[in-house]
Order: sequence, then C-alpha cells, then structure tokens
Amino acid sequence: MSKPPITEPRRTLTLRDVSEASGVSEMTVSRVLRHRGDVSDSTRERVLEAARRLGYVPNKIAGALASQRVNLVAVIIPSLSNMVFPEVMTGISDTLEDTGLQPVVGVTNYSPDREESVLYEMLSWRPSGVIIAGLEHTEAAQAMLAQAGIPIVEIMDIDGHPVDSAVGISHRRAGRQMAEAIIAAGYRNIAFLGTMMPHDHRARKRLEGFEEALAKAGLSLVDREFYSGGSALLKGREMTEAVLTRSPQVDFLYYSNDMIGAGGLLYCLHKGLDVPGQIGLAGFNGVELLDGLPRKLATMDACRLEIGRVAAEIIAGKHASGTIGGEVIELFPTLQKGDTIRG
Amino acid sequence: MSKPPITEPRRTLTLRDVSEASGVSEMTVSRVLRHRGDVSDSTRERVLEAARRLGYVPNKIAGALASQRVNLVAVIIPSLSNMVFPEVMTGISDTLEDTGLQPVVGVTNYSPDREESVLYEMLSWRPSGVIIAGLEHTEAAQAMLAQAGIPIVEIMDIDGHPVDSAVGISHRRAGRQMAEAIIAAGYRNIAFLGTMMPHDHRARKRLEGFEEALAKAGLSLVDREFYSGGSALLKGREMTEAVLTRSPQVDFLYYSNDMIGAGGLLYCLHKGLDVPGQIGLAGFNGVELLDGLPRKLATMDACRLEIGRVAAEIIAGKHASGTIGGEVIELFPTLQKGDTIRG
DNA sequence: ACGTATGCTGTTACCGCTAACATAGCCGAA
DNA sequence: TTCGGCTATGTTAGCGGTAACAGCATACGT
Repeated sequence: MSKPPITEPRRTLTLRDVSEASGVSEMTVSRVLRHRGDVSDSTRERVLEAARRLGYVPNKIAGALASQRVNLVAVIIPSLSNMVFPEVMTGISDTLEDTGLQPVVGVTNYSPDREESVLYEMLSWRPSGVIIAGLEHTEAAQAMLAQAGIPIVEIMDIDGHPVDSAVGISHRRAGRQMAEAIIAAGYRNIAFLGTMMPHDHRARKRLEGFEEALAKAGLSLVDREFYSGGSALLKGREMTEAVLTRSPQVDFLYYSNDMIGAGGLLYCLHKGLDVPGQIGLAGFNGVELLDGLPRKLATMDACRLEIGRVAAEIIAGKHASGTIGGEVIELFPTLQKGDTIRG
Repeated sequence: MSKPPITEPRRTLTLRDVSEASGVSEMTVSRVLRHRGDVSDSTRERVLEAARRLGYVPNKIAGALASQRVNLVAVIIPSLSNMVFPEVMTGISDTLEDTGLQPVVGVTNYSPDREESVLYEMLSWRPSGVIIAGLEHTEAAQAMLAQAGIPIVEIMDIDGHPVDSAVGISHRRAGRQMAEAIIAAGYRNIAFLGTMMPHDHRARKRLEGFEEALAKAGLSLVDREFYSGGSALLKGREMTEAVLTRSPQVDFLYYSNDMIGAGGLLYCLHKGLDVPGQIGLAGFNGVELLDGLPRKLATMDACRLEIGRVAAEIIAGKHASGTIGGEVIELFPTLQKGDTIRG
C-alpha cells in the first residue's frame, strides 16, 4: 500500500473516481469489477488496487438500469415465526448460492392485501423471478404475476391453478392420507384442533381432505377447536384440555401443525393418558423439534427444504425438466407414524 | 372500464406508455403516481385509470437512480431458524411499516466472510440504513460500514465498540446476573451446556460473564458440554444425559439457549429428578415456546422485539433521543426464575 | 509487404425515471 | 388594463452504470 486509504469521502464514490485513480476509462474499470471481457493483467491489478484503496462499492442501481438485469429473486411468504418458512428459505438460499441470484424476502402475515402490496413493491424492483407461497391471491396480485414477464413459482400447495409454475404437495391428499391411517389403526372418535386463520388455505385444504376421508368411512369429526395467536405449544396444551374435557369419548386428536400437537402430547403424557393406546395424536409438518420430545408425534413431512430447492432451480433455469415454465411439480410427503398412532 | 385491460404486453411498461395512454407528459404521470406536487383532479383520475388499466408497475431502479433515494433498509442477521431473529424482524417491520422504508434481510449463517459479502451486496443497492447483528465484523466490513455514509445500527450486543449506533443488552452482564442468582439460590456444582459456534460472540460473552461471577464466588464450572447442528431440543436432552452421567455431582445446568434448556428440562422430568430441588436449570432468550412446557424454565428475556423496534426507529430518524447517530442504547433484560431455580 | 485475426481499451448512446427549472393560463388587485 | 402570483403542466439534463461498437496496436500467415 503506497498511498493511505481515503478516510472520509465527501460523497459516495463512482466508477469515475476509480477510473481517475487508476488512469483508465470507466468502461475498463467496469469490466474489471465484473470480471467481464479481456483486460490485461497489469491494468486489472492497477484497477483493483485503486478500487480497494478507495473502498469503492459498485452501484447496482445504475448497473441494473443500464444492463436491464437484476440478480434479485422475490420470495413472498406469510410468516417467519413458524418453523416452516425458514426451512423453505434455507432450500432457496442454498440453491441460489452459486447462481449469482439473491433472494429477497417479503412477509405478508397471511394477509392478502399485504401480499398484494408486498408483491407490487417487489415487482417494482424488477426481480428476475418470484417465489410466492400459495395459489390464492387477490385478483390484482394474480394480474401482476401474470404480466410480470418473469418466472413465477407458487410454492407449498398444488391444489389449484398456478399462474406459471408450482412446486408443493397436495394438502388435500395429505389430510386424506392421515385420516386413512388413523381409521386403519382403529380410532373412531376423532377431533380436530387447529389455527383459526381464514387465509391459511393449506391448513383448510388438509382439513377438507381429512373430513372427506372420514366421510368415506362413514365417520365425522366429533369435536373441533380453533385458536389464534400466542405460544403454539401452550395453546396446544390448553386446546387439548378443552377438547378432552368437553368430549371425553375422543380417542384421536388431529392437529393442524406439529407445534400445537407437541403441546397436546405433553399434556396427555402429563395427565398419564395411555398414548397411543387410549388416545392417539398426529400433527403436520415434520418439524425437527419433535425429535426431542419424550415420544415421537405422528406427522407428515411437508417437504419444505425440497420445495425451496426446486423452486429456486426453476427460477435459476436449472431444473431437470427441460420445459420453460408452466410446470406443476408435486412432491409426496411421507407419513411418519411415530409413537402416537397404534400399530 | 370502457377499454379492456391489456393482456400480453410484449415488453414491460414505462411511464411513457402511461403518459401516451392518458395524454399527458411523463412528468405528470410520475407526479400522480408519487402523490407529489399539484395535479388537477381530472388529470389525476385519467392517469390513475390508465395506469390501472395497463397494469403499470413503476420501475424503482430508475426512480432510485434519478432521485438518489432508496427506501430500503439492509438487515443483516446470522440466522432465521432460531426463534430470536424472526422476533427482531417483527419489531423492525412493525416500526418501519408507516415510514415508507422497507427491510431487506440478509442471512450470514454466523460466518464473518459471508457477512462481509452479504454486506457488500446490500450496500451496492445503496440502502438508507443498515441494521446488523453483533459488533464483531471483518476489517473490510467495518470499513464499508464506516464509509457507507448512512446510519448504521449494530444490534443485540453492546459489549464493544460500535461503528455508529448500537442497541442491545450486555451479554456479559446477563451471564453474571444469572450466575449470581444461581449462587444465591445455593447451587454450587454448576455445568454449562452450549453451542459450539466460534462466531457466536454473544453466547461467548454470556459464558465469560457467567464464569467471571462464579470466580468471584470462588467457584468454577464443574463440567461443560458443546454441540453443533441438529435438533436443539434433542441435543439438549442428549447433552444433559451426557453431563449427568459424567458428573453426577452437578446440581445446576446452565444452557446457552432456551431450546436446548427445554430439551434438558424434559429429560430431567422424564428421569424423575427433583427440579429445582435436586437440580436446577436455566436457559437464555425468553422464547415463547417455554410457556407450553410442563414446568417453566428459568431464563432471561433478550428484549428482542424492543431491539428491533429501537433499531428501526434510529434508522427512520424518529428515535426519542434527538442526537444524530453514534448512540449506544442499552436495554436491560429481566431474569425470570420460572420453576427451575430454588427459592 | 500486406491483409487480417486478436487482444485490449475507449466512445457513444442509452436504461427509465426525477429534480429543477421553464412556461402557459388564469385569477384578482391596483 | 396591467401586472404579479398562483396553479397545472411541460422541458431539459442528468443519475451511474453497461451494451455495442469503434479503434489501435501487435502478431501472424502468405
């Protein structure tokens, strides 16, 4: 380092500053910094040294405007506070890692209006693609997605009509499968405990599938209980107590997610109930958390990591299926009976 | 709607398209869409109708370049998969909600190099501010932060020297406080169980403070156990078993986070140990999850929501303290003894 | 020697939008 | 009527980069 680093620049640096400091044109600096085109080693060295010394950080805004290319992928999800979407994010990040693409997260809190405005905001940055949870959106959001002219992947759910591509599982089928397993194990007095979220379409579809399969076996839910907000584990405990008090004949508890299921399981064990003999339980998601419980809750893996991975591959244009857009990729969750279903 | 919506635009729309469709200049359209300046009601109506009909989405890239203003706030955090950062995010989002600012999240996985590159990437979009976890960064990252010319808030931790502002708690003090409470309750054979993450400086500082207070009382840790990866709840269980087998004299287990603490608690209860008489436990973070456990784990709230809120206020320039930048705001966690410390 | 391929660097014209200033019409006061 | 002072709109000149092409050595085959 011959010259000392600049300490307090009065304004933010531009290519011109680096070009003047290294005695070449702005274009050449641009080429060096983007590892593009042929530049002689000596020039490259000089430019890099100057850029480093000045502390130059390129302006992607200008770059994106000029090149009409943005390395951002919009990811729009309902929440970060349950275990499921962070894991999807991991799948996305891992896959995007070596593509030069960068995920940008927007959170909707399960509000369609908020989803619409988050989408608008993100599209206004002209991302290279959109990954968005669910198939249900406002009309305006649907229109924006359809017109955006970039790859769109709707994730988690495939029971519906995607705008472009979709990657997910059939929640309806998942509900059905769980019901069938429960019935096959001999349980007959089944209750449902879940979230009261009018816009959680996936939980709704699971319940629909579940009840459909019950109906086919001539059964119906003997009780149901909903909650919203608060600590899921605690709510699971409280709801379970409420249901078992109100409907003592219940011999199976189907939860809309693992967290409340875990709360219910802890409650049942605490009460000394015979699980799964006297009463069975099942949740949904296959969250890692369950591994630490005294007994393993029955659940179905929602393929979260895989969904993120595949969605990102589609955006990055490196998904196995050669086709361009418009594909629906169904993943198949596996039912894990754990220790809370008989047999 | 007199004219039907355009269905398949060959290229993405610009202000010019809207201006032609509504018979005014681009500037006027721009003014209408930004609610800026005086525009007659009739013109505004006409422009909005045209924009809506065409499905125009403004190009913020061009707008930002021209106006030299970007409504983005970079938020750089180590992880999304533990409960802590999502809650900080909630605090940030809530506060930014009505400021026109938008958080953009980058995740570093506790890697300093990754942090540096994520920071570089985000700064290249010229955000209005940066919120970044921790006070320890690579030299290059420090330099970038110092030169960025925008408000920087380092969050979570205040034991060190911030580049600009800082909001957080003293983890060293938190560790000390917990040790003092444990000693006061009469426990003497204390073990530590934590993560093996060389870059989790906050966990390290808590342990340092903890040991410091032990030393002052003439005590030292009788055992310690570290883990990395896997289900925290399960790891807590396994580590606890290992420690209690190896060091049967241990009468207190101090965990570096609530999740492994919860696993340990479940293990102890399962083994029929007398908690907190025979053995005490404590974690850190005050996660909501604990409310659902059969017994409440002792913990310290890390003020996560508040940290996010205050950090965002500083960036938005609406924090109570009138000063501009350079402030260190210390928050004070409360010790919750729960049911797992005697007395 | 000549034409031409090749490697390196510079020039020009935008990308889509907005700040700043310019202009036109209209009102009321002098 | 004339003139300032509004209001509503248009015009001009960039913002900081990059695509595309132009230019100029140097190397090389014939």
